[in-house]
Amino acid sequence: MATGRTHRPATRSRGIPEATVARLPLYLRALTALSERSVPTVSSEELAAAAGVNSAKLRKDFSYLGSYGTRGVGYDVEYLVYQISRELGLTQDWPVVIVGIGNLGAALANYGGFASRGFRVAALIDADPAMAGKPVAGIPVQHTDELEKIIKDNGVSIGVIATPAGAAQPVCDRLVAAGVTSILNFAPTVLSVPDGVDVRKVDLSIELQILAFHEQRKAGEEAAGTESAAAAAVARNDSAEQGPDGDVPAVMPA
Amino acid sequence: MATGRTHRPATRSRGIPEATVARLPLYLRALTALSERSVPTVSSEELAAAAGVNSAKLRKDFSYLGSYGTRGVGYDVEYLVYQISRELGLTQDWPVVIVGIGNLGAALANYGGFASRGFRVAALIDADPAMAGKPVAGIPVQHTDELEKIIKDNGVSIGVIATPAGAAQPVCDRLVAAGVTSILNFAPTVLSVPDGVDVRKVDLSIELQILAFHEQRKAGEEAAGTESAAAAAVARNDSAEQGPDGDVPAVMPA
DNA sequence: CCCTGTGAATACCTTCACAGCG
DNA sequence: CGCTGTGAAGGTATTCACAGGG
Repeated sequence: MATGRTHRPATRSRGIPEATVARLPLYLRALTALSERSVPTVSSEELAAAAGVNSAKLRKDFSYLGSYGTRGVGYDVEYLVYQISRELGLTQDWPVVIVGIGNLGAALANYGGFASRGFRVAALIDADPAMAGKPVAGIPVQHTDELEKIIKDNGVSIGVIATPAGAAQPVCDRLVAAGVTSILNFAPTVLSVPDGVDVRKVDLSIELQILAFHEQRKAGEEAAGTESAAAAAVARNDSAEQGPDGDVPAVMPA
Repeated sequence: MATGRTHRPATRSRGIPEATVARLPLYLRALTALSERSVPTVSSEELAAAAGVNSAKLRKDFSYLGSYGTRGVGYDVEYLVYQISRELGLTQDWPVVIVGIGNLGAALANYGGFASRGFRVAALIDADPAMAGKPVAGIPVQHTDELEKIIKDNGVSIGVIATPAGAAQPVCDRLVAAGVTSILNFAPTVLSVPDGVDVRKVDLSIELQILAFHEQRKAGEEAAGTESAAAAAVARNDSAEQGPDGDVPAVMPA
């Protein structure tokens, strides 16, 4: 995915490729697991296996951050955790609001991975007055009327939209007007936002459709008898590359 | 996202680029909306805007499917809906099982986008005996013990994992052993699977972390005063490219 | 004359392979 | 001697720009 800052005119050396940024969270998760097991150092080979990528890619990714490894040894786990966290901006606290507290919104509110990594659910917002005051994941749901006030009072810059498709754009507009500049959209719609606002999209049915495409292809191959090369290809497979999101939802500058 | 069939040695002409495949569902959604409004034809420019991509990309994507447009006019909406559906394998019925019926699993079960596009929730499975028999989205939850039987009886080839991280790999192994060859994984873990099995991954916290990265960068730019070029870049932005998932979770052959 | 389809140019990502540090 | 860091090579994806059909 091209994505993001395509339009940026040769910014300073600080330019970390988007594809690399998308993998940093994966590395971070693997490193955190190692850290919890008190593993002091790790080689690119080992860490790559844990993260589901190949080691050359991992080393190149890290090379954009700086030279944090030791030749002949590997990487210091704790140090790398810190460096990646800092690069991702996780050493600071990001208040987040979730709009739309249905099953999905509730799942997000309960999701532990949030709090553990710099994110704090500042508020839950829903349009249904019957929800108001009800606690979800220990946080009382507030009515949409309060949206602007909540954003401003908490200095929220990241919003999560988990509403039905129809409500997404209006909610998005209000979030942006109130000062939100990054949006994670779970509603199956294309949002339009002004320049300077990032949107990332997570779409369940799209993922399934992509799987169906590959599934269909597999079936076709079988039927087509032994198309020699194809069959062999499926058999031989070395580095079990687990696409994290290599091409996951793209960020878009505007 | 590299992804998928990287290892495949020059398969037949049928090779549609992975990035294109990832966008087909987007086009399909936009087209379906047009179809519901009884719009008969659409130009690449209009459709591209609706899908949040640029028109050159869209035309190139369609060119891999064949020549379905009419010069000087555009594309026939109904015809294109059919062609894309067929290409994605959505003209057939895909039974799907969802394992792990917490908030997220319930959200998935209730998600309308499933049924509407060739997918049928064949069963909901959870390890909690207390859940057994309870209907979610009108479908009774079954216990994990039944997993193998369910897969086989229903000819399921696509499984969705919405369990906690710890349970994901064992569940995955059982799904695969029972015959599932495509997995959509919502648990924050790297799954290992044998060759020939595709895994796609959706990870909420990763998306948020990527947003945080860009958010941090924005803040930094402001602080750095007017770094001329950067500021200008944010201002000038033409085609509001909404990355669908250009690089969304990558498929991995195994 | 408008809009598709596509070669050619460009940008981006991944992988290879190895120099060189610890 | 092992493992990082990185030039260079190879692939893939995006964008440009225009030929040519309806």
